[in-house]
Amino acid sequence: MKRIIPPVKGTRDFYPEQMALRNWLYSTVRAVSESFGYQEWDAPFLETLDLYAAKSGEELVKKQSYVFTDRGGDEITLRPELTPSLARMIAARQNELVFPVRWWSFGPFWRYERPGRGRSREFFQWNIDMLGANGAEADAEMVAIAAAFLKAVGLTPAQAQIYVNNRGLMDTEFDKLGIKPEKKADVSGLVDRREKMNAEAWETNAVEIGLSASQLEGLKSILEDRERWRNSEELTRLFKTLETLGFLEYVKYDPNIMRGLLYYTGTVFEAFDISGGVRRSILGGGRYDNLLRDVGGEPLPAVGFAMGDVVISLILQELMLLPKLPISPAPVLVTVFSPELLMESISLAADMRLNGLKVVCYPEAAKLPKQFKYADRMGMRVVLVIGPDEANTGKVTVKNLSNGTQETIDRSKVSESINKILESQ
RNA sequence: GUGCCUGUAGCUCAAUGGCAGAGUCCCUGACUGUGGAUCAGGUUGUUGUGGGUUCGACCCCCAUCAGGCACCCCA
Repeated sequence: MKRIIPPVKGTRDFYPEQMALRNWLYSTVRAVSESFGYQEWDAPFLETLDLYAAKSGEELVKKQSYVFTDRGGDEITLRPELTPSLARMIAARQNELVFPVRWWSFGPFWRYERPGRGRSREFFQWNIDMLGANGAEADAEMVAIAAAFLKAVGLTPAQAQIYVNNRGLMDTEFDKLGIKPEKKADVSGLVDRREKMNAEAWETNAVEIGLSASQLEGLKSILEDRERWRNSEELTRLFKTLETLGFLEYVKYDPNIMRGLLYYTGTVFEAFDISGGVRRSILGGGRYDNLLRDVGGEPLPAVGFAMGDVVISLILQELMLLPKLPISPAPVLVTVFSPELLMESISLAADMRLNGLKVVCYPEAAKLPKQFKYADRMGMRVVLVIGPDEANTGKVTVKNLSNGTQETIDRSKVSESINKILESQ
């Protein structure tokens, strides 16, 4: 084999089969987003480094971003996330937009990470946000959208769950334990790591951070108490709204969910695949009421979440929930019997297209078995044949590939016959 | 970034220092106007790459690249 230049590490090639899946995911995301009245939008794929330096974590900017200097000497970044672009664009038109703004987006992002199972350097991400609405009911809508998506792709509550927590509640609980404000970030990080470490190492870590024995015991009892959400008015309203929306079975309170440290201020949530032994994160988000103010806009409450395409595709594939998508967009093949009849076939195909059918015409006269085999492998459902007999009598043979039956009929009745076959499914 | 495992035909994999193979796919024919099934025949390789050891390397050693798994990090 000749040497083929390899693709860039961490990128994926989208052959038609994978492209069909990507588009299917996109269309599902679109359907769910639009059912809640969200508008599609997008930002540039290239942004200045400054945009992320302002508010994203150092890790994301310094180690995980693709940064290059363009010919004009500016530092440019391939966008690693969408929220800073959202904040920038909202802030620029803060006085003319109609609030609350409900926007969604599906596009490519880049992060220079170590590629592995469920992780690539170039990926697609669904982002959906509501800005200008405060309150637990808005948070509930966002969680409901996530649940509606899980349901739309066929994941049951037994396979996927959305775990919800509230930063405000945790803050109050930390206060009760006497954890000082300057320690809260460390403790949040500790909570975030709990699921990933063994119990012993986690407790050692807690002591290193400076928790006393009684604080550690208090923290553990908070993290094991699944009813403490009742102490939070916001969470109480959120769960009530989710019940009314009909998605409560997908949602649970989980005090272990903290979600990094950056811009989240209230409700935080994360959806996991729980069908296997390992909890895999499908999507995550929460309320970030300070971001607009932090990037120089007027204060504006906001809530949203993001979902990468890689993990969800992997999960759906493992659970065999991916739909069988047609290989060829055209279900009809017109065969070419002989060189003399080539124009006859091309003309028939053109006719069928005028009737609104998606049609492929074989490009040359080849042996019929070969052409039928092509139709079969391309997943086509109807094959048309014009041989000398049909050409002389103005007829066409229509074969239904799913059951092997065929009939020879007047050319004028062909499209009707095809439609009947395609409808029969 | 760290450790372990893997890399052989388009694909899935054999070959334990001695002639590189099988299944599948593909092509041809059985079937000169009909796909899937069956049967027969045929093509397919710088064994990831570069060095080294050896009379001789897919096999052993070193390096490198790529992929997988577990950490680390992150969401």
